[in-house]
Amino acid sequence: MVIKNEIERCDCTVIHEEVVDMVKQKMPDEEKLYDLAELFKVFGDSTRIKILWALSESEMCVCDIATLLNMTQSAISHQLRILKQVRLVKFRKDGKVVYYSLDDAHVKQIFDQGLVHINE
Amino acid sequence: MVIKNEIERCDCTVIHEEVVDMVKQKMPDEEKLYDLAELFKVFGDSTRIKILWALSESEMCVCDIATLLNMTQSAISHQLRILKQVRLVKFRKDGKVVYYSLDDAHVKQIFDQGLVHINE
DNA sequence: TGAACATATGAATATATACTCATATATGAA
DNA sequence: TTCATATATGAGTATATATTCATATGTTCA
Repeated sequence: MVIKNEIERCDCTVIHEEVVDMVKQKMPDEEKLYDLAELFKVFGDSTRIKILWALSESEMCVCDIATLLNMTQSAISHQLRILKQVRLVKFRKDGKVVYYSLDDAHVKQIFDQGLVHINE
Repeated sequence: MVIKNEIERCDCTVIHEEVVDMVKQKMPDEEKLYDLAELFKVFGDSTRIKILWALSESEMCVCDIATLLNMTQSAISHQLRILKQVRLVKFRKDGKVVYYSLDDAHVKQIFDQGLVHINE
């Protein structure tokens, strides 16, 4: 006794089972897609975008960035922590001062791809 | 009477005024950076990443996507609305069924740039 | 017309997160 | 050691948003 081609799942009827099966096989690992989303989430905040863009121009200390963006030192420091965690920025210490810089040569390329979409 | 090179702004002392001024001049418009962040924010959710990836393989209807991702039709529909708004997906209607597909050839390139970072 | 189905959407809820505020840590100078 | 400064960070708050639930809209078919 064969079940009909239309199977109940979720709250709707599958209409194109072949397509669903084909795409399911080609989809990357759940974890990979999650990591990808997490990375883009970091780019999805204008403060962090500004920090990354600034650092693509020059190495800067926390105070410099806060001044540039007219934000508090604390707010910038919190965001830098996030950027460090995903290894988009690195830092070096010189006395009291901590200098941040980009840790990924591809940041600009990610920006560029985004701009291509925006400017179309 | 000349003010010292160190000027109080925000809650900290400017340490490298030349750098700040230089970077300030080179920064894109506030609005451009905001739009860029808004675009990446759309990529910053694993459900939407999965939808985009799926659509990069094949045109699919809402029900197909819901089945593929094991989520409700409503949740998918809400996310498709967001993807439509930023013109990452387009749709065509055929009777009751609405078929979605990618509306930007660069989606895959944006993915690829993100993966380059993750896989390093 | 009415029933069935595919999709869309408004409201509510639960969760994530950006910033503030207060304070801790670390370094250099007096 | 004591003070000043640069940065980091924990807690709290306000806001954004992903999903659910109920329901509306629109289309096909009997």
